[in-house]
Amino acid sequence: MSGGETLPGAADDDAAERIVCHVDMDCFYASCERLRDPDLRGDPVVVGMGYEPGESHGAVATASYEARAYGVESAQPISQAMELLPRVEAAREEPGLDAEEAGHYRPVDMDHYRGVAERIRSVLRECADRLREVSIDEAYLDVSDRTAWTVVDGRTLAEGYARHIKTRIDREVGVPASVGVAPTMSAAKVASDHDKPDGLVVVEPDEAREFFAPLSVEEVHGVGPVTARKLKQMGIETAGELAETNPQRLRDRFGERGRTFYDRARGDDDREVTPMGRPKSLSRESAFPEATADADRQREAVAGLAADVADRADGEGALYRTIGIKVVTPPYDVNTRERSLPGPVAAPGLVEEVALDLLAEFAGDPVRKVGVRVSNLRFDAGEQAQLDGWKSDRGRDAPEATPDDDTVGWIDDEQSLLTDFDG
DNA sequence: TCTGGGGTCCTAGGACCC
DNA sequence: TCTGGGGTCCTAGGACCC
Repeated sequence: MSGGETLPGAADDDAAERIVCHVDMDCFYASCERLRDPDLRGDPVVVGMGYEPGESHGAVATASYEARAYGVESAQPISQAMELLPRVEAAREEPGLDAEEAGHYRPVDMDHYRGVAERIRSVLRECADRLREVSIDEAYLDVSDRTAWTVVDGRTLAEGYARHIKTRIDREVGVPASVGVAPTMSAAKVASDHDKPDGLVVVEPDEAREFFAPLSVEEVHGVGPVTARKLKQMGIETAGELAETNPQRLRDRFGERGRTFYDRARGDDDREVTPMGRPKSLSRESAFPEATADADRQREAVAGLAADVADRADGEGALYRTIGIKVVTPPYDVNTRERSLPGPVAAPGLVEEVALDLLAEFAGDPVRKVGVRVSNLRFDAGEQAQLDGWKSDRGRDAPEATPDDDTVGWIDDEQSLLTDFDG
C-alpha cells in the first residue's frame, strides 16, 4: 500500500475484518398475511397456530407490532390474546367493543410463508457469496467481497450495501426486514435486533465493545433466562460487565459455554458464514387440549406422530438409526426416551412400534403432550436403498451395519429386525 | 406467563473396549 | 483380587433459539 486513497469496495488493510449482515424479517408471518391482504396494513395482526377462524384455541405464532402494543405476545394462548385485543369481527357485533381497538386473527399458513421466503432467498443469494439461512425468516450473509468498511461522506460503504439489501427485499418482495451489519455473526445478530422493526444498525470493527456495553446480558446471543439469572447472582448485569469478567470465573461456573458468553459480549466470534447442513433430527409433537391418562388416546397420538415423522424422513430422503419419544407430564415435566437400532433404516412401521414400546413406560400417567423423533440421520445412498436389486443384494448384511459403514442397512422385514433387536 | 412446535448443542454417567 | 487410563457410544436431561 503506497498510502493512496482506498478505492470503494477494494480490498485493503481492513480485509481481515469481515462484513457480516444479519437479515431478520419483521413479524414475518404477519407481514406475509398483509402481503396477500393489503387491507391488514396498519392494523393489528395476530397469526395463531392451532387457531381456526371463529375459535379461540391455539397459541400466538406471530403478532404484528400494532398487536404487540396491546400486550399480545408470541406463544400466548389465543384466548388470552383475544382478551387484550378482540377480533375485528367480534368488535363489530358487540356494542361494548370499539372496532378501532380490535385485530385481525389468521391461522398459520406455512405454504404461503414458504413461498414468500423463497422469493426473499433469491434476493439474498444475489446479494452475497456466502449465505446461511437459519430459519424461514432469518439469514446471515458474508458480504466481505461485495463492499468495505471504508468510510465515505461519514458513512461506511457496508451500511450503504446493507440498505441496498433491505430496499431490494421491500421492493421486490414487499415485506419489511431489519438488518444488522458487523464484523462477526453474533454482533450482526444483536445489531439486527437492536432497532426492530425496519431497523438498520451498523457496528463497525472498533465499536463492538462500546455497542455491547450498555446491553443487558440477555441480549447476548446464547444467554437465556436461566443463564441471565445466574449471571445476575454473580453480580453481572450488563454485557459490558460480562466482557470485563475474568473468563476463568465464567468457565468455572458455566463450563465451555462460559468462555463463549465472554467472547460474544466482546463482539468476538470466529464462526464463518456457512450454509446450513442437513438436519440432525426430525420430530413432530402435539399437545392434548388437557392432560389425559387415557392410554388409547396417548397411543393413537403417538402412532399418528410416528407416521408423520416417518413420512417426512421419507420425503427428505433420510434414514434414521435412533427413534425416540417425548412425554410431557404435569406440571411440565419433560421426559425423553430413545432407542438406537443396529443400522439406519427407513421403516415407518418400526417408528410406530418402537415409539409405542417406549411410551409403555408411562402407562397410567397423565400426559399433556407427546412427541416422536428420529435422529442419527443418514442421507448418503438414501436413494440407492430404494433401488431394485440393491435391496436383495445387501439385505442380509443390514443387521451388522455400523455407523461407520459406508453402506446403508436395509431391512427386508421390519419384524425380524425388531425381534433381533429385542433378543 | 403456567407453557405451541421444531430444531441445535452441551453435559454427565454408565457400558464397553483396549 | 484389585487395578490405570483413554476412547467411544448410548441415553437422559437441560438450555437455548426461532
